[in-house]
Amino acid sequence: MTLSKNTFIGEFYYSLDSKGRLNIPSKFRQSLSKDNKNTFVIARGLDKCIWVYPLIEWKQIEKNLRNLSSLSITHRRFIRNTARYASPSTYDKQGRIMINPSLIEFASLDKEVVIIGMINKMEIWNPDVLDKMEKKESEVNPATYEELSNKIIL
Amino acid sequence: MTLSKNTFIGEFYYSLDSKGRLNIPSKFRQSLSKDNKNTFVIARGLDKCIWVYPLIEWKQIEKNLRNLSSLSITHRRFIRNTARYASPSTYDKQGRIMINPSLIEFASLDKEVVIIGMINKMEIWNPDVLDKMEKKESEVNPATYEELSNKIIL
DNA sequence: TAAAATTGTGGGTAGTTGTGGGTAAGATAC
DNA sequence: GTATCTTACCCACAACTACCCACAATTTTA
Repeated sequence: MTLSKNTFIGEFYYSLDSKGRLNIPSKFRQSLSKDNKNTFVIARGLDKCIWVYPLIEWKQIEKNLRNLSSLSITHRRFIRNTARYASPSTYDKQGRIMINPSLIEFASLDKEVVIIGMINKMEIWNPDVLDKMEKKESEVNPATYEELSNKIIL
Repeated sequence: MTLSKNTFIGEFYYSLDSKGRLNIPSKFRQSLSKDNKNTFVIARGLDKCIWVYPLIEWKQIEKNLRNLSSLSITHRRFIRNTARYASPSTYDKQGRIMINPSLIEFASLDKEVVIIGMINKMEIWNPDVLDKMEKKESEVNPATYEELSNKIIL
């Protein structure tokens, strides 16, 4: 059963092969709408992981970036940091995308990899890095969750 | 896979040859719409880098410059600085453009060069200069980034 | 339970891409 | 008009990438 289009949930353990290819979970591919043309945009996450957007989700980001004027140095830097490490990737007949070496290094990816559905995108992690991250997470200030509770109903 | 027309993302390390020629990444060329006639406009960036616009993107800038009144000294200076160092360049059968010596000097370009997709244009940097620039980046006012993150959902 | 289809993973191959250098056509200066 | 410099085109080649096929493991269907 597939939920809403272009929406990802769940966790999957997959492996990165020697050519830097990574399988996208079949469930995620099935959730894609046609206008994505079997393409994702891969980018640096704000954490030590890789973000993978469906093409049309990314286009929305692009549209917003286009409206920033390059006269502002802050805007220029923001565009540069966002666009620089992003690249489109169409999955092959086997359902795999290519992860380029610079992103593999950024996320410290090894052979074993965990893919996490993040609603509008997915995240690719080295499981060890994620574990460490989660241990730190217990230190999260409860006040931040309190603040969130005003924005979202669980 | 190519994204929207005349839109550039990603980072590429290329080399400037002894004749001052520089390859434009194949992905970028494929993204160009026909009406660009294989032509870019090369100009000084606001940072220590070179900006490369697709012809039709540049025409839009020209149109905007036309609407600035020369009564204002700031406008006159801005127009002068923008137009002065700009020149068109059509890429050859191998996909390379010529970078003129004055721009090479301006951006302190050496053999190794990094090309960055900046959505509506691309930037050409000396990697060392860019690194130094990035280290200064930590000085950016975080409040401005916060403000941006409210406008753009990543 | 058995057969069929789907899914994850590995590797070979043909075409594309980045880069260097030679050469002829055109522009410029003398 | 001739000599010099510049620029665009051509060819060559190594490296890389996209596509194809193969196969084992798992899931679905009959």
